[in-house]
Amino acid sequence: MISHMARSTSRQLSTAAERREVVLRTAIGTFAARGYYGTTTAEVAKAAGISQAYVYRLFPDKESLFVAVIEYCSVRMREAFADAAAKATGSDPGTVLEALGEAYARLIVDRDLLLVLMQATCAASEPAIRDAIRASYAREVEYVRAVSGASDEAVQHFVARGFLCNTLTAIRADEVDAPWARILLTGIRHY
Amino acid sequence: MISHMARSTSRQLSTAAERREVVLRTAIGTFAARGYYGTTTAEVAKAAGISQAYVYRLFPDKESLFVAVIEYCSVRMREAFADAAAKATGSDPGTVLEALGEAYARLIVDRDLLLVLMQATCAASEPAIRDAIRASYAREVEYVRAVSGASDEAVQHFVARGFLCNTLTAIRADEVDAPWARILLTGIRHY
DNA sequence: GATAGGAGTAATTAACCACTCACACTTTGC
DNA sequence: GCAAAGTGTGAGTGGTTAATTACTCCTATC
Repeated sequence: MISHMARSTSRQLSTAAERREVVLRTAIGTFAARGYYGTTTAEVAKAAGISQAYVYRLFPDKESLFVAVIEYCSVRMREAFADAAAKATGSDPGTVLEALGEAYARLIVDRDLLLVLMQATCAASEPAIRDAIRASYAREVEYVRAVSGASDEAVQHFVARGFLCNTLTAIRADEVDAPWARILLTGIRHY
Repeated sequence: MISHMARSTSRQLSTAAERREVVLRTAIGTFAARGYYGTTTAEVAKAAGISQAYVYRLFPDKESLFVAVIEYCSVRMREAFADAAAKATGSDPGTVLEALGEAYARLIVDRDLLLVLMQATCAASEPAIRDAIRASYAREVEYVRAVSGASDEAVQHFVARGFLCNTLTAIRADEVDAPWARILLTGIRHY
């Protein structure tokens, strides 16, 4: 069993688990731009550096792949929140929420991670995707509430602000030089 | 020239302008569910009660059609805001914003109108669509700011809350019986 | 009442896409 | 060193889709 754990550098082929991880990581970029319906499995395969046929060895179908990408993004987002909460300078709700907001702003650098979750929201007419994105929001809201101890109203406001960030990221509002864009971007850190 | 204005009831065929209007109105429902990439021109045609080929007589291509739908939704939203502002009981920023929020909540009954604008945001990687949705947000923000006279911060907060509503509508959060859903739905009227 | 132009469609096309299959190569266990 | 299991692909397949074409029918005008 120990020999099973051989590092990939000692092998010429990757293990399926490693490949799955690569596919999930690289598929974020392809799904972020054109969403579930607009992204082809060939694009996903190319981004991961494998054949399109092998995508179907790693995931049963496109929908399962997309759901796995949603969960991957959801986990990474909560990791970022956990890091931020651990490093927060105080433990009162305001300070913790501030730290989480900072972490969210840093996630925007990626762009793609947040956009995938927004794309998942837009593809929620598919039951399996709706379940996955609901579960993602459920964990996120519950985590923010528990770690910050903030009021329901403050948590709601935090989430709403996050959705505003997502939208501004999707339309690249930071490239627009106009009053409306400045109003919406006010106080939103973007590195 | 006057005879050109013959009412449609006196004709067996519609004028192209009337058909275009019908297509835009009914296409909202189809684009709302699965977005730009996930909706076929055949579905749009069926919803409008015309052949798929005729969609291409009325609009040069699918992208132009979707852009026209975005603009149609954008106009209808601003009409709803204008109605609400005219009926507001007071003229101070808080009262007007309250009235606009009420109008937005009533738009959610439609569901589809708001969802189309969210779908457009998600399809913003297409330059023409990005331009259209940016223009829509520009007009909306400018209108809300001008009619309410509210501060930049209040306008931003109003828009963020709108995006929260859109997301909750997309995932049908009102059908979820869980704490996280109640937190996000608190204070959000849905008729 | 003929005719020009607009309304409308059935049928088709070329490209594309999700998904499959037969097959080849690599690694592991014994 | 060999068989079983695992990694990986080229070459499809059947169905779908955006866009076109060639055509019919309707309506206004003179």
